[in-house]
Amino acid sequence: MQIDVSTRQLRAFLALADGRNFTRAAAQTHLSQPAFSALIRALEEQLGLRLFDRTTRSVELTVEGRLFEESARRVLHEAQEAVADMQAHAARRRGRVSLALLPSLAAGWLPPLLAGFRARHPDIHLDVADVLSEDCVERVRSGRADFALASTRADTPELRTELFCSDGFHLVCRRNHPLAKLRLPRIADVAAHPIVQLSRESSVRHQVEAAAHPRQLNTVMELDQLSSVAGMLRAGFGVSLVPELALFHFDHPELVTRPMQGPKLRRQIFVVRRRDRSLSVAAQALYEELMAHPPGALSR
Amino acid sequence: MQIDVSTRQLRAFLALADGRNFTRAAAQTHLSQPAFSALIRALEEQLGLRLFDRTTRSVELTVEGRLFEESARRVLHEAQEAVADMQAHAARRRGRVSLALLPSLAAGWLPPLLAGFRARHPDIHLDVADVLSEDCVERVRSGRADFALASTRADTPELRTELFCSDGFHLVCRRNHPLAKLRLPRIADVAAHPIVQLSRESSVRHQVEAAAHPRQLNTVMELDQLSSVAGMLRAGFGVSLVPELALFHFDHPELVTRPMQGPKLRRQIFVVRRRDRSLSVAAQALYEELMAHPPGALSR
DNA sequence: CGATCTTACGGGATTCGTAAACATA
DNA sequence: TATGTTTACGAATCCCGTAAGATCG
Repeated sequence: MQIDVSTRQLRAFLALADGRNFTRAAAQTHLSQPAFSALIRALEEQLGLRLFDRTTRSVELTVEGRLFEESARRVLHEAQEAVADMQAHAARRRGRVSLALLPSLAAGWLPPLLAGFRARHPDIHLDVADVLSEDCVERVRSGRADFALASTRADTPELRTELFCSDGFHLVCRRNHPLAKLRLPRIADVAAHPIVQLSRESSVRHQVEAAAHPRQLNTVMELDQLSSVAGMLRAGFGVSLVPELALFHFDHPELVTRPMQGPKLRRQIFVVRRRDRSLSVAAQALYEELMAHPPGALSR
Repeated sequence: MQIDVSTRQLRAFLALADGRNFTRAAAQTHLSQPAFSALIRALEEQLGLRLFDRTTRSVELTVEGRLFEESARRVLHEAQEAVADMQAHAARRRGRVSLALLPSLAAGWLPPLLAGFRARHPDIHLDVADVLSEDCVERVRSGRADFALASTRADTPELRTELFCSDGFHLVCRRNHPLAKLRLPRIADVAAHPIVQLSRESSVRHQVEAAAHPRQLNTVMELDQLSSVAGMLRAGFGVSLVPELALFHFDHPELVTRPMQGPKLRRQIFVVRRRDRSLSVAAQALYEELMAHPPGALSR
């Protein structure tokens, strides 16, 4: 025989166990005294035994009542903890977000936004993976990330992609480089010059190669980190093509940047998330925050 | 803001979390499907967040739902344990009884009764103190015993006494003792003979002395245990006066017993229990059992 | 006799089930 | 279109509060 117990009953029981007075316990429970009495009686009937020895003058726990008191306190406490925890999640006072995004976003645009989010939600745990686009998508697919900002689409039965923003590629070179004279260089202008590139896994590399196609670029070096590329350029290793959001790596007096001409030299950044699952409250909060503040000064 | 949760809600939630299907979970919960749906919705509203991502085709726990699932299982389990434990106590399948009673009762009359009780209620823990009357009463007063069978009254604001049974004193002596010839000896007959007595703490001793008053008895030895008294009598140390319920100690071919004459030579045995507290279910069960089977062959 | 718990009872909120509407694969 | 969830609504149930009754110190 399975029996229903509610936290209200437990609270009422414990109020009476503590105060040992129906009238006061009823007031504390926001009930009329007869209603409170009925509630205790119902609980006793459910359990099949008396919890209180009562006369008009005294109310005392029975032996069994004392046993039940221990359990009741524990159960009520845990139930209230569970509810409070859920409410904390609902109020964005607790939770966890796992975000995967491109290193170029993670270094430049994200930090101030994330600082604001953290200030508003100090107890939401943040888990940021600054990895390449493929890895971003894979993390969402596997559930390790709630959503991702990546530069590759991923529309599968489980994943959903939407455009977040786009940024144009810029030429970067030393101030005294011949190409520095051009206001809006085109890919054809660049093709002949020695070029420092990112590794073949990089989506930036893919897009640069695709934009140059069928021309072959004169790649003199491949690196993994844009900050390393900047160092090479300063040392005179050639030029590079870099998306606008990553230009801060090249903010140096010896270097200049020039926006590239041509529609292919524009990178799109997507939000990738699971199609079937909703975001957690915390993830949804960050998601909305990020979507409301795309890289502002930049064109869509 | 304090929120009410019931085990019914938790059961419903877990049924849906397990089955991931409203219709089946509703049936399992003995509810119509719309009623079940409303129940889940109410729970979600109380917590302030969605617990399930649902379409008509799939029902899945949200991130928060999975968190809640853990707590819900724990809370429900503990609540059910607590209720089941109370029901077990109510059904006399669990519990504890602490009984204090005179050694003479504990050795002779009690064991078979207690064996029957134990057979019927194997999981009720029995705690028997076979101690002298004063100690019996003290144990009830202090709460170490639920009730006692003692030979002294104890009517105080906290204790209540009622008659349980009575037994007459018998003379015990060697078969060849002069007193063995009397059918119904009186205290006057005994007074002159050497007598082996129990210690001054014993209520039997008190009563014997009181019955003899103002005569002085010719006490040759004081012992604590009746079985030792029996040994002394067999060895010819004299006679003794023993309540009927303790006569089994003297069941020996060399010894004879004779019922004493006179109203003072009758011992009363009382049930002593607390006035304010009810007995636990287990104690009440034993109490009723004992009260229904007073030492049968003996007069009241 | 006064304080306190219990019983009695009418009114109101809650919750149920049936039926229809709605949504998704 | 078929399966399965939500909405709509009348009805039964449960629970509350007021008032009267009972009980103990």
